[in-house]
Amino acid sequence: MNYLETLNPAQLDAVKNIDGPTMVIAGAGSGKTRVLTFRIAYLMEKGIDPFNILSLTFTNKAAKEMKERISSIIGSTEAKNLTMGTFHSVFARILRHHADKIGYPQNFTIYDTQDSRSLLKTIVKELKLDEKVYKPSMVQGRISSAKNNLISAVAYESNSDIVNEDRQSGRPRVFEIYKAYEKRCKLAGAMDFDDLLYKTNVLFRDSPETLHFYQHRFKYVLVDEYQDTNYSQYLLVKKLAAVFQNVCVVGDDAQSIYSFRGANIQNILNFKTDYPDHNVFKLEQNYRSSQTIVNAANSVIAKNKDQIQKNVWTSNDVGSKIKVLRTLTDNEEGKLIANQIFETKQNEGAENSDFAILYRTNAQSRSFEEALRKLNLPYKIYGGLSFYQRKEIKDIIGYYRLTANPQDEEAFKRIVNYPKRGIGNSTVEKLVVAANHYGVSLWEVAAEPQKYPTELNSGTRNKLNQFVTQIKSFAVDLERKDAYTLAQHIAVTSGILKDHYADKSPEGVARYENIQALLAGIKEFTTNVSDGETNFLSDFMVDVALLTDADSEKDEDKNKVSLMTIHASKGLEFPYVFVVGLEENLFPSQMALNSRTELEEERRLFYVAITRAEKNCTLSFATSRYRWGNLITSESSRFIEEINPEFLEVSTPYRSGGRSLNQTNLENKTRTPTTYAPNGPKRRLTKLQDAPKKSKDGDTADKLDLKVGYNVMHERFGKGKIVALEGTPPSKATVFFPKAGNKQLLLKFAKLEVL
DNA sequence: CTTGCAATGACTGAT
DNA sequence: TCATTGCAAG
Repeated sequence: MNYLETLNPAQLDAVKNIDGPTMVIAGAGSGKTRVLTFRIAYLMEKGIDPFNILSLTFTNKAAKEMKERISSIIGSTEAKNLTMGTFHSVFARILRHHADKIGYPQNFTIYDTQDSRSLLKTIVKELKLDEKVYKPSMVQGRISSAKNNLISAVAYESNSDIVNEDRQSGRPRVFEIYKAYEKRCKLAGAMDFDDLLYKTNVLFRDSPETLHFYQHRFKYVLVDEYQDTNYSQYLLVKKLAAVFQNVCVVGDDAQSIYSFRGANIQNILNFKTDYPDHNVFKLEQNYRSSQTIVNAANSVIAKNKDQIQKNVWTSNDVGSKIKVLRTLTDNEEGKLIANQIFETKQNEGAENSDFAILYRTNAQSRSFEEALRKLNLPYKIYGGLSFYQRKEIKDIIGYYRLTANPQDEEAFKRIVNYPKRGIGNSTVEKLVVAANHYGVSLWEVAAEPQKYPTELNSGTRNKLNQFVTQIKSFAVDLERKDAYTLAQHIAVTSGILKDHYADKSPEGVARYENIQALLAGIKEFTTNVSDGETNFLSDFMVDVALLTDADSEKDEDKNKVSLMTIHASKGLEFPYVFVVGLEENLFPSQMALNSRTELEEERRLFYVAITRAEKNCTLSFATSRYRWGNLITSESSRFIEEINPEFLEVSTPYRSGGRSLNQTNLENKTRTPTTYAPNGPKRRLTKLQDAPKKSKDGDTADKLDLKVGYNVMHERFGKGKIVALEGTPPSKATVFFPKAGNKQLLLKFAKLEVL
């Protein structure tokens, strides 16, 4: 029982009230994962069979870590029987067991985003629609959100609201694409990510006995990150918990950042009406961050209208202020932050793994990679293009997929002419025409020429037959040889390995090594399979589409600087955090400026970013950056202004070009950022730090004598009138803009001109 | 059918 | 900037 002693009263309540519907509202850093872990351990200690517990997490990595922690408390033999994983992986497994009940093969393929996009592209072409109008990404988005709201293609077509929406946006035929897409996926024995949830709902609807089975199996259901569940997921949880009502959801509305994936913040609010007889526990004490960080984050999130009231606090030290760094370019931003990491490591004895650089978009990683590389600082990029999405890996997995499920259209198209065997585009076109004509898959047309005649000349026909024979020969071994033996055999026989071995360019060598790494992974899978399970290649393929890099973190990646998007950083924490690229149109994203709700989501994202930090948080922005190869100027993010300035420390380090070398060195060594305190000592930062430069900088404010009532001009908001000033000298102003309403501006950043 | 070059559009976010 | 696509020539 000693593990319980480490909990505070609120946490203990949340752990020990195991029966009935429970909602835990957990502020950032409040020990949410611990509560969830201990609650499961506690359940097991109370005699609940782990077989009866279902725990849904946001990432497989989180599931794995939780399982390990529970193992260390309760013991691994018991913990093994827990069902724990992401919605997608758990329900994918359930679907495999019952695929026949919804007309799918047990070996169904999981289409990843690329696969489904490529299929949508071909459909748009086949329907002779304009690819500019029906952009695959757009259509994909429409279909995805339909599925997440459990709207089938037929329902989509007959839903007048949706159809009208499409019509008004000039895309009246989306429903046709959806219909064709649904049909083709079915024909290919394939499900996309959204299908894994959607089809499970279908399964539970159409097979009451299956639902009944799982309702009674999962007597206790726990859901992490509940604020990021969509309707489809919400309904699955509701159905599963309908009998015993032992459902525990954990979340924080302030950290809801996945509405683009259909996540519905309302799910948290619905909980109270769905389960009138529920308990709510609020975890408000933050154990992660310094007071400064907690308070700064609170001051930001307070600007949001939609939120559940809570008071996140901490008894940790006050800590240092949040640094704000302005740089000239994105490259300089990279250099400066790499330098800071280098210095902090020396001065404070920090490890590489203590640092994280968080950005809004994946494309921003480059400047940091370069700078870190120059200083020999090892780093690891999370997310972005994952291992399994690399071309060479997708190619070889294409063979495995087609071997396991020959109907898989996307795999077929990917490998039918790779390595080159003289089956080009026009051949595939002919096959597609025939397949559509007969209503069968590409494979069937290719494999049964007598049954489905095509206009292929005998030469091509021969090549195609060879290909078919080869895949068939692989399929024979599917349940006779273990995964590794077959995988290796395919890699060699298909000629893929040879193809890459021949390429001696650095990239070619890397690709070859990646394939070897994949094979090594399959070997490990083959030998590590637990008892009662088989180790065939099809077993390995089960959820390979769902794996991400985070799932396969290697030991050598342990002590590295972390680079990732803020989305990917959810649930993580680091002593030193750099939130970079804080510029208007980048963060907040340009796409989010249209509505309040979207802007509020960006703000929650910013909140998540700040609250990852334990000791130290630095915000940075560049006044110009490269985008699509050309330099664009940018303005600091409104989010910086939204932090209560008493928590900020603004420093403008040396920038190349404006000074003599002497000053450079001096400045670099003794870069002492001046504290920015509205009421504090009247130290002027601008003159110290900003060498006179060509452009009028943010130092305008200090030269100006601002008074309430003055008419001023702002770059973004246009003309306005000062309503109020704070601090001596004034540091913050409330200005009324006819175009934008009242705005609170940090004079350090707002470029105000007196009119 | 393949190759090579020019043109083009993509940068929110991720299971 | 980078990857994908379209087109002409071999």
